[in-house]
Amino acid sequence: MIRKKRYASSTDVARLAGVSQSAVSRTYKPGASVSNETRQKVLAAAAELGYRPSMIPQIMLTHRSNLVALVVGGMYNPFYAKTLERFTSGLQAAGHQVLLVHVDSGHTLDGAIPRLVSYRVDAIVSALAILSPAAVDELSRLNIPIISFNTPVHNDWISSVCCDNVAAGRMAADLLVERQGRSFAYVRGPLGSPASEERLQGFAERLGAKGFAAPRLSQGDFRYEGGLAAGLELLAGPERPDAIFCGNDLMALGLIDAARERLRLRVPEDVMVVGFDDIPQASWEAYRLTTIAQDEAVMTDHALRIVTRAMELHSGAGNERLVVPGKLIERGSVRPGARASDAPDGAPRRSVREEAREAAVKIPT
Amino acid sequence: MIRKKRYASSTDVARLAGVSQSAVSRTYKPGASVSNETRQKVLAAAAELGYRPSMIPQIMLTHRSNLVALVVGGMYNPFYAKTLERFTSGLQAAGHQVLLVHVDSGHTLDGAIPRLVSYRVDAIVSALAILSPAAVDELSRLNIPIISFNTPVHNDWISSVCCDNVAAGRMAADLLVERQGRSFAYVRGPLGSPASEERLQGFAERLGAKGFAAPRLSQGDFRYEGGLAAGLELLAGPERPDAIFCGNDLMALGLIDAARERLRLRVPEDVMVVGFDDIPQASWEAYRLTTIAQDEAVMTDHALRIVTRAMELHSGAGNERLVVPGKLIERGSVRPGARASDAPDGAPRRSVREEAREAAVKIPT
DNA sequence: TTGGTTATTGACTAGCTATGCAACAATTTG
DNA sequence: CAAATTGTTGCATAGCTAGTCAATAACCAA
Repeated sequence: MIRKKRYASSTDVARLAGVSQSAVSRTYKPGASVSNETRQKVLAAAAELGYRPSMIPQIMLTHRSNLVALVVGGMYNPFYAKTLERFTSGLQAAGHQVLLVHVDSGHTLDGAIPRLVSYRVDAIVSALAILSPAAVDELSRLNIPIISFNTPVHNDWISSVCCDNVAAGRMAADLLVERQGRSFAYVRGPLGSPASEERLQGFAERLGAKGFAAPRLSQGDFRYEGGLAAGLELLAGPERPDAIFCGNDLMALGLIDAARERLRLRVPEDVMVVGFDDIPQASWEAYRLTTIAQDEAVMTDHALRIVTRAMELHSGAGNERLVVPGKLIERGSVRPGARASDAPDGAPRRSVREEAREAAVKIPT
Repeated sequence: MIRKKRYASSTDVARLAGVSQSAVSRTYKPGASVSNETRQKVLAAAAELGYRPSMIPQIMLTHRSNLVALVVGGMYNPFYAKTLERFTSGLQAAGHQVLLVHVDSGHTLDGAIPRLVSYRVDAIVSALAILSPAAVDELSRLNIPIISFNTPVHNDWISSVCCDNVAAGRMAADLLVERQGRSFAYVRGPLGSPASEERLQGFAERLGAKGFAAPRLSQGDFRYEGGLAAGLELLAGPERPDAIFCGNDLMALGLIDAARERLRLRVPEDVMVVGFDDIPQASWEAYRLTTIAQDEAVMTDHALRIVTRAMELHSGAGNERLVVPGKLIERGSVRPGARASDAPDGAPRRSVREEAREAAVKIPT
């Protein structure tokens, strides 16, 4: 059972330095009372043995591991890669460590829970679309603060940070209508993605309010390949839509390629396309995709603040909800409007702007 | 100092169930001797308190944390995102946990070392380009197995897994010469990237051997934007090269956009472009980039095997080195060769194939 | 009934660090 | 010079789990 040890312990250092273990511990505790002489002896011995104080016994004593679990799914989406990077940097800067948990896309994190619990993580940040009711139930009984990213779940221990998907859907509708779109379509994300359905809801709702027929729907998967397939399906027939909103950028780029490279259609002249996320590829010259950016700086910052606060309080700091508005990024995949400098028929134009100006809504319950 | 506890302990469960702590422990140890009656009492109490056994005291006893640190830099590159995902899945499947450490690109992991050590990680996998001599020195004194990904560093505790960059450079040269390239250029990665320099070395060497002038060089940064800038620099002048090898795909895609979208050049008719990595975007219809794929399945698998073995031996399992050949993926950014079915002037063609067939070289020292 | 075997259980301990406490030394103050 | 203050040090301990060991209970065969 007891293996050869790999790391030196404070006792080892103490023995070598000829001092007590307490002296070693105090050497590494800023502001503790140690004479310069002993400190030097300790540091010399520590250097020889390659000693660094261990967090492990400290975790036992303090009931704080400084470990935050980051649960991620499909990293194929550059948006998630970026978010992951931001979170990791932020958590590290705040003195936490990141325990990365990968869950195969489509699965819930149920299977990962024992792992997290056995390492006594202080908080969980989930960027996972799917959080099963069973998992929610089990997790909240553990008294661990949980931040759900882009999935609106709440209870005493779960908070969420989401982009305002419904408003974003409306923005897309307003823009496409203003730019003379006449027949509309929406490319969905994978089945059961609440984000995708919310975006559709805002989109369809606003189109209806403006007197247009419901958008044609195509099933996608949040991937490039799905967007390509959806594009071929929607655009090959005779009654092709001229304004398409895609559940995310990856699908939008696939759809643009279907239109241009496969069907020889022009974007935006023949079809206008709007995406969602504003991944780096959206601004690449070959695409110049008009899209709605999630303000992930604000979103991750706020999520970080919730984590930090929850750890300080170490009590039910949940039930907070932040909804961050998306920001329309106009590039070339939608026909340009009347010149912005002079305001000709300002009305529809202004409505798009208004949507964008909608303030962050914070609802502490 | 002693905070309110968040997680229930086995003692808590024992008290509630009216049994000893040992009984609780045994309930969770497969094959241990517990009567069904006590097991039920324990499980009931555990469910009520939300108890799961903790790894923390076990780490102290066994000197094994099952924690593997994964050190990553720029996640902007989809190749790294993919690699990260693969590693995480693999490590989880093997029963390890992943401690994610992000190091700002350009920095070494020196600053992160104390963090890793204080959590008593069992091994370190570094996907970082830069491993400073100081860091190498410090780490190897700690007796932790280290796997360096795509950076050839070795000693008793450090192993490496790399793509055969030099051979890949030669492959690119062979291909571009065979397809009638006449004036060549190479777009470098950021300063101090050994991978980029190795690729250049093979490229320039082979060009020289075939009697061509040294390739023009342009400084890039492994990013799309750098490739775009390099493209403008190389292709705007009158003496523009007609065959360009880029240090990675991201830059190659930027360069293609510079050529097509900004300078109205045709690819591959006016310029041929070869990339490196085979990221998903390389196969997107708008680009169809010819590139050299790193066999990251083989590479990550092997790295995982080193980790596993090192942990079993828990002794100096370093100094292993795997060099994996790259694989040429022909798409549309290079002029097609003579039809593959009939072999006309076989010689140069065959040389490309030979290079690709080069077997994996494994050098245990 | 008795001796022996098996199954189950609880007490105890290792493992490592931070900290309260007491002891001690050194220094300053009255 | 005595007393008080300050600075330094070591001892003992909490915190939690897996395993060792001894004790107990249950059972069977003779």
